[in-house]
Amino acid sequence: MAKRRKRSPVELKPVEPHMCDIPLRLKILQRLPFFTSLTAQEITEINTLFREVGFEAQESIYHAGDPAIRLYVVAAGIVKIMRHALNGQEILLDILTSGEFFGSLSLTDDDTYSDTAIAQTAACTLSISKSDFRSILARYPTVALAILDITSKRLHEAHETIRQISAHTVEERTAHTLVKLAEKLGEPHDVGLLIQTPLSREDLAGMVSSTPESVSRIISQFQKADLIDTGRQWIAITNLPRLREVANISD
Amino acid sequence: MAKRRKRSPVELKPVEPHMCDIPLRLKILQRLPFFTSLTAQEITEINTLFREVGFEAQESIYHAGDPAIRLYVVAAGIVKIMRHALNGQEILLDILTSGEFFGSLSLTDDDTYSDTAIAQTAACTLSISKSDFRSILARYPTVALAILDITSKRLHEAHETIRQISAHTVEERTAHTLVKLAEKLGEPHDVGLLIQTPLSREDLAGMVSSTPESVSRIISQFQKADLIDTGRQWIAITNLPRLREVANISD
DNA sequence: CGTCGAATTGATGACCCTCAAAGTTAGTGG
DNA sequence: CCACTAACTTTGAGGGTCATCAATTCGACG
Repeated sequence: MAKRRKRSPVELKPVEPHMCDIPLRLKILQRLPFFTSLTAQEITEINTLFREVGFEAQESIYHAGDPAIRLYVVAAGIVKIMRHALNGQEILLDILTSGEFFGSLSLTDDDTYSDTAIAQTAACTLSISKSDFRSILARYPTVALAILDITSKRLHEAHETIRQISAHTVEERTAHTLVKLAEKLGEPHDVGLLIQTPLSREDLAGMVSSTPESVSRIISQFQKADLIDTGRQWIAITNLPRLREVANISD
Repeated sequence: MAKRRKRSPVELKPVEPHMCDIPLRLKILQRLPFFTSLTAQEITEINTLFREVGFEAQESIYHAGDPAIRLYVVAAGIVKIMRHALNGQEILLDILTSGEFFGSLSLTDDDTYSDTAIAQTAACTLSISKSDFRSILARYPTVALAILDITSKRLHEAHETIRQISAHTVEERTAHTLVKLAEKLGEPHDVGLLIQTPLSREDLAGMVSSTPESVSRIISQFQKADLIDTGRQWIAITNLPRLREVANISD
């Protein structure tokens, strides 16, 4: 079997600052799952409370331990949420795309972030101060309910992750993670369902709570079984149904 | 070393139905962390929406897969929240005491419970229908904010658990779990800081994502090191500071 | 006192982490 | 356009932790 050299099929769209001009900001805010109930008038008003910041790929948005004062929304690009262990190991808790929020939600939380947010790709974020956001929640109960829904859904997912780590092998967890990523970020491509973000073995290891080496072995195995196609920093799924079987997905 | 026979120092207070009479119900509701902002008048009104149900020890309150229609509050006793894996392994996600809530929060959630709630001791619960609770949230924004705070705090804890499982050994996790339990349920006692709930090795195994056998070995080891005192279905901590060291607790 | 479930303890092996070295790929500058 | 470097990835060997299975002991309760 001749080995062909592979180039990454991932296309990185540069996120320019001007991407977040006023009309686009309004459009993004309007589309947020928790602002859908608001009128255009109200959105315009709320828009003035948001500050816009762009980040380059791999740039950190905030670090664990920083004073937690802002709530962020991903306008464009992809952001990863991490948590460090004392032994240096890094856990990747979540990968967020346009329209998802992160950062400081709770007033009673410790006043420092407990995790770290890093721009996985070049990204544009909108952020609002904790207190401004609180007053929005107090003013518009439907928004608060929507945020509550999303948060409790994330809690369910976290619980599901706990179950995953406890009860499944690295192989199963890796398959499961790939399926989830494909559902969230997958784009049809001639190499298969391509996960549209640069994704290293180390990132994957952080998601399945393992090591880059172990993930690499599993990935190679998947590739030999023709479940996926992969290269440096990219993965495409060529046989989603069978990958699901390996993942033994129940939910 | 002469082995003395040990009797369990855990005292189980029977929870009788009449414990939850009207005045007590009001008192419990008033004390709920998310209802503190309401007036006595409002509490009395809300009280009528709650239904009271008692459970015997080990009785199940609801099962994963049941239609998710109610939100529960622990009035008295202790409730454990579990999640089953397909391979039969059971994860213990949380242990709840008086004043904590569980069950169905989110309207957009799947319409079935994703976990199982079991009365660890005899317990008395107050429950309210999902829609009634929603209307309370919509009417009293401060309540919604309080619920959001609690939920996002639980999300943080779940993330912390994920980090724990990934980065620490069973020994460290066990120590950590014991410290947390002692903080939450510990009562001073002549045998040490007693964890006031019948707690089997299997329960502990479910909390640290391990097996009863492994937990038993660790527990024996702790006992030899004079960190704890233990017997069938009970554990008391005799040296909390050193147990903390073993847990390597950072938060 | 006898019974049953819980807890302990031991032996074995699977899984996967660690350490180490070699192979690949992307990006850089001549 | 090509060489070169640095980072990512792969692959191998070895060992440690922990799950599994099994047998015994212990404790609670009738």
